[in-house]
Formats: sequence, C-alpha cells, structure tokens
Amino acid sequence: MYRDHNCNELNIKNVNEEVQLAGWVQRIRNLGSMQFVDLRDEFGITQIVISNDEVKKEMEKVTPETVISVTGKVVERSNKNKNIPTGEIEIDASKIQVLGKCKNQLPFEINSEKIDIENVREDLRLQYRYLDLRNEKLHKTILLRSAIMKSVRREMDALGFTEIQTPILANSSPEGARDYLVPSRLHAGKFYALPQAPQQFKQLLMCSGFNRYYQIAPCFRDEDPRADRAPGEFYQLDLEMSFATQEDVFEVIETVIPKIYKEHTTAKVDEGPFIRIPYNEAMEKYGIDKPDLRNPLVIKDATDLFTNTEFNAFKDKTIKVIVVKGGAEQGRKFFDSMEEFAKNETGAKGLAWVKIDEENNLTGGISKFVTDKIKTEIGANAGDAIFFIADEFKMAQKIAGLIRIELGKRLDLIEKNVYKFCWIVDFPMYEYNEEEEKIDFNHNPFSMPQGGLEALNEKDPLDILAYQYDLVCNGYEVASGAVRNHDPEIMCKAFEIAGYTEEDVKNRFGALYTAFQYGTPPHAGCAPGLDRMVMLIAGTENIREVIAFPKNKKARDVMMNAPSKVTEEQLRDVYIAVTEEEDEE
RNA sequence: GGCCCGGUAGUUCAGUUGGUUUAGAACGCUAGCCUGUCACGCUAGAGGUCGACGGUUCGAGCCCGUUCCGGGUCGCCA
Repeated sequence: MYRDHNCNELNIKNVNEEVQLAGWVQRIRNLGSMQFVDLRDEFGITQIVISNDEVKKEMEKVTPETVISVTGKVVERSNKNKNIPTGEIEIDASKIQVLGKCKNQLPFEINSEKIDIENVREDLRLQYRYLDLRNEKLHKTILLRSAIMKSVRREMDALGFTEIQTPILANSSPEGARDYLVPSRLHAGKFYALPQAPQQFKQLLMCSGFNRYYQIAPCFRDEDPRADRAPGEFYQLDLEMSFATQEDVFEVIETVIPKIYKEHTTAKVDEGPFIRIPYNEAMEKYGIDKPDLRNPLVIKDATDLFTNTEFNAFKDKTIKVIVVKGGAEQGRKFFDSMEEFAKNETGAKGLAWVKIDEENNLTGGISKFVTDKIKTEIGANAGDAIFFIADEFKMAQKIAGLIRIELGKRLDLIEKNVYKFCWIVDFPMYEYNEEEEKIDFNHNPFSMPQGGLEALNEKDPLDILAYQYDLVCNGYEVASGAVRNHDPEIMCKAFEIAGYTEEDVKNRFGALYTAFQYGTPPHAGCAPGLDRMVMLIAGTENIREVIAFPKNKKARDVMMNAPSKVTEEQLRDVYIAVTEEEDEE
C-alpha cells in the first residue's frame, strides 16, 4: 500500500517502471519550477524530481523529516551522482502523499553533513533519541549490534550451548555492586533485586545437568558509570560449562570471539590461543590488569639498581622505568608536559627522565644520578629516553601504568586497525583490606582457589591464586570468568578466610550451598560484555553510542523521564513510605 | 561522594583587562526569486531571561559566592 521498492534498490535497469517509494524527506532542493527531494529509508536514498504542478502543491506541506509516499516513473538522470547506488536514476513524481507530518524546526539537524551529531549536546540527543536514531551512524551501529547478537547465537548454538533465560526478579546478593530493588506487594517489607548477573542461576543450571548454558543476559548494577560502562543496565554473553576447566572455557572463547570480530570488521583480529599473562606479571609489565597490547611500551623494575642512590626522591622507593625508543628527539616541553600529566592525573609526586644522545651519553633531567651501568641494565640505547617513576610499590606500578598509556597516546605508538587480545590469569584469591584490617575476596567469591582445600589450609591467604581470568582487548576488559568452587567444604573454608561462618554462607548463598550437597559437576564459565564488544567493533569510545535507549550519567532516562514519582496508591500497595524527596526543578 | 571541564539563538560556537544605544557568526527556520540540483544558489526576515539565584561595581555574558544541569575521571563496579 505504501511502497513496492525500498530507497536503495532502483537503478538504471528499472528505467520506465512505475514505482512507489516511502520514506523520510531528508532534503528538499527547490529550484523554483522544479524541486529535488532526497527520500531516505533504512536502506538508502533515492532522488525524487518534482515538476508536476499538483505534486508541487502537495509539497508545500512537506518539510524535512516528513514521511511521504511517492508514486512515479523511474527515469535516467541527466546529471548522475556516482556517490550513491541509486545515483543514475530518479523518480519523476506523479503523486505524493504525506504519511507522517513533521514540525518544521527539529531539535537538531538529522543526517546533516554540516554538523557532527556527536558534537551535539548529549542530553538533547538522548531526550530525542528516536530522532537521533535516524542518524545514519547511530542507526547502523544498532543494526550492527543486532547482527553481532545473531552471530553470537549462531556460534554458541554450533558449540552445543543451550540458551536459557533466568529470572529478572531475583534476589539481592550480598557483596558486589549496589542492587536495584523491587518492592514486593504480596510480601510486605520484602524486596526482589534485579540480577547483577545470572551468576548463581547459571551455576545451579550446571547442578541441574545442563551441559552448556548461555544467555544474552541483562545485568543491573546501581553504580556510577564511565565512558565504557553503561549506567544501570548492560548485557553480557553469559556462559557456563559443566565438566570444564579453564582451558575448556578459553577454547570456546578463542573460537567464538575472533570469529565474531572478523565477521563484522575489516581490522586485523588476533587468533586464539590468546597470550596469557598472570595478573602479577601484568601489574609489573603494564601497571594495570587490562593492558593494551597495541602499545609496545613495557615497564621495567629498577629498584635494585638505585639502592644506594644519592637522589632523595628515589630513596627507599620502588623504581619503575619506561624506555622510549627514539624518545631523545623530544624537546624539553614534551618532558615537562609529561611531568605535569603525572602530577595532575596520576597522583605522582614527580616524573624523572633522562635522554641518551647519539654518542650514547646520558643528558638532561636526572642524568647525574643515572649511571651507564643502570642504562645498560635496563636496555636503553642511543637516542632513547627513559622515564622513572618512584613511589610505594603499588602506587609505582599504577603510576607507571598510566604514564605508559599516556606516552603511547602522545607519541602515537598505538598500532592501528588491530584487535589484540590477552587473558589475564591467576588473579589472587584474596586481598588485604587496609581500612578494615581484614582479608577480603579479591574479585569473585565463587572462584575455585588453585590448590583447592590444601592451599586454603596451608598457604598464606594472600599468596593463594584463583582459577579466575579476564579477557582483555585493546585495553578494555571484555570478559571475566572463573572455574567455580563447586565443593561445599572448600566453599566454606574459602569464606571462612574472608571472615564468614558456614551459617553466613548458608544465609547468603543458601540455594547454591544446598545444591552443591546434591552432586554438582565441576564447572567453569565466563561472561563477555556485549555492549563493550559492540563498542570495540563499532570503533567508538562511548558505550552509549551502542545502546538504542541509554540512560545518562546520572542513570536518568531523559526521554521517558525515568525514574519518576509514582502514585500514593502504588506506594501503599508495596508498603513503601518515602522519607526524603529530590527537589523538583 | 572527591577532582576536572562545560552551560550564550532551534543547533554548533565566538564574545578582548568588566565599558557604547540593538550580544554576533554559521547551519536550521520563515518569505521571495531561480529548470538539473544532489551540503543547490541568491535576497530579505524572525529568533536570546547569556542555566538559576545572590553579591561586587557607576556598569556583569565576562569577576566572586551558592545552586541546578551535563560530560570526563577517581572512589565504586563480588
């Protein structure tokens, strides 16, 4: 009724055909006695030419972004446009029907080549997201997201995974992120919580004998967002495998992930098996647990080389160094601005440096405190520059990590058009909580400690490693997983070290604890973040650009105006009394 | 919650040590002209509580204070 072709399929072969198209008016070029209209739909653009007086009259009602249906004959253009597939033809309109009127002033220009939509105030774009989604780039990203999800399902199905949905109305989980709570009407004073992840459910599915589970799972965490972390809710490709080891999980991911990336990008993609880096090594070499391997710089430890240094700032400190090949050609300004960055952005007290000139002599910066022996030991050569970070051990690692990233950016050392993956493995099971002076789980209390019960009983807890791993791509954590602790005895011991009794475990993770008494296979899994995968493949640094209707930084939906007040009756139904309210405007 | 950056026309921005009656530009919008445009062109016009409140000053878009809104980052994210 509205169309018989889309706006991208007509070409020179269709000349003389009578056709009907429908879409949005992207642009009107009115030359007086004739007009040109670019008609757009999801597939492309076709030019309409208007010279018929009746149609011209109808065009008076038409503004950009009006939805119209056009009937007319396909004709060959006298002036062809080589930039679009339909550029050799146009439709000579005999009839135009307005299907959806549009106000003449839009909140922002749509598909304009004169503005960059990403420069438009983001809250305005979010308020009119339905218009923003007409913009080609964002629209295509959402289509890409859909295509990626299809690929994910196809690949997971091919590997024998079963897609199972787990509850959205779930239970509050202690530890971890803040929950989104849902008050219960049938049970006064009690609450559901939206799942932070389907963690316990998927482990219970293993207990139930489902061999391999996956789900494109919504997850909800009430924590502050970041550029690469969506506020409120996000999606994970959640998966779990029974009778599986860490190696089995790696094999699945190394099969699926590169395949999906390659399918949707032309950039070079690392093949499995991916490089594996123990957590402690990552912290030493890269100063971070999600290293960007496109950056060739590596951090070295030089603490031993400075034990008797005269340089006060280095005394009794951990010394980390970064050698920049060819860095000596940088001017004083560069080193000063790096030091400024270090002080302002990393909390460093300073950033020492030296250059090595063409004659292999140390010059500039702190050269009088650096010996040739040190230079040789850390592998610096003529023409290089060396940066020194001195601080307490952990702080030195962290600062060096940030300096490494900044040097990579400023010196344009990051390899382009490539996805580099690595596994970070052997995370410590526990960490020391300085404030509360106790031992905490480092990451995930459900992980199996390496060495099992014996390790828990005999080793210093802070030396125990977990079968726990992150997948990292280009400096982003793109998946996190573990071999799970499926043995109630080991589980209780693991929690005991972190200060919980068996009663606590029963109370907090009752279903899991009990289920594991009834025969649970060893199992392992992980959960790649879907939004972040799309973000990387789409090549954007803002995660909201891969979500159709994202919330803003304050977790507000400015289009739907959520969260919002509810009626007194609704509150009474769920036994909620509001004690404090946000000021209105 | 801390720190940093920002808020001026529908949109993106400019706005000099605080100094001229009427706060500018581009795009968009409105009207007129135009038969081969494709980011059409030309002419004219409308459009502003300079985020809000308070203060300093003879005088504030600009300086100070408070506050609201938005983004980045740290905390946080088992």
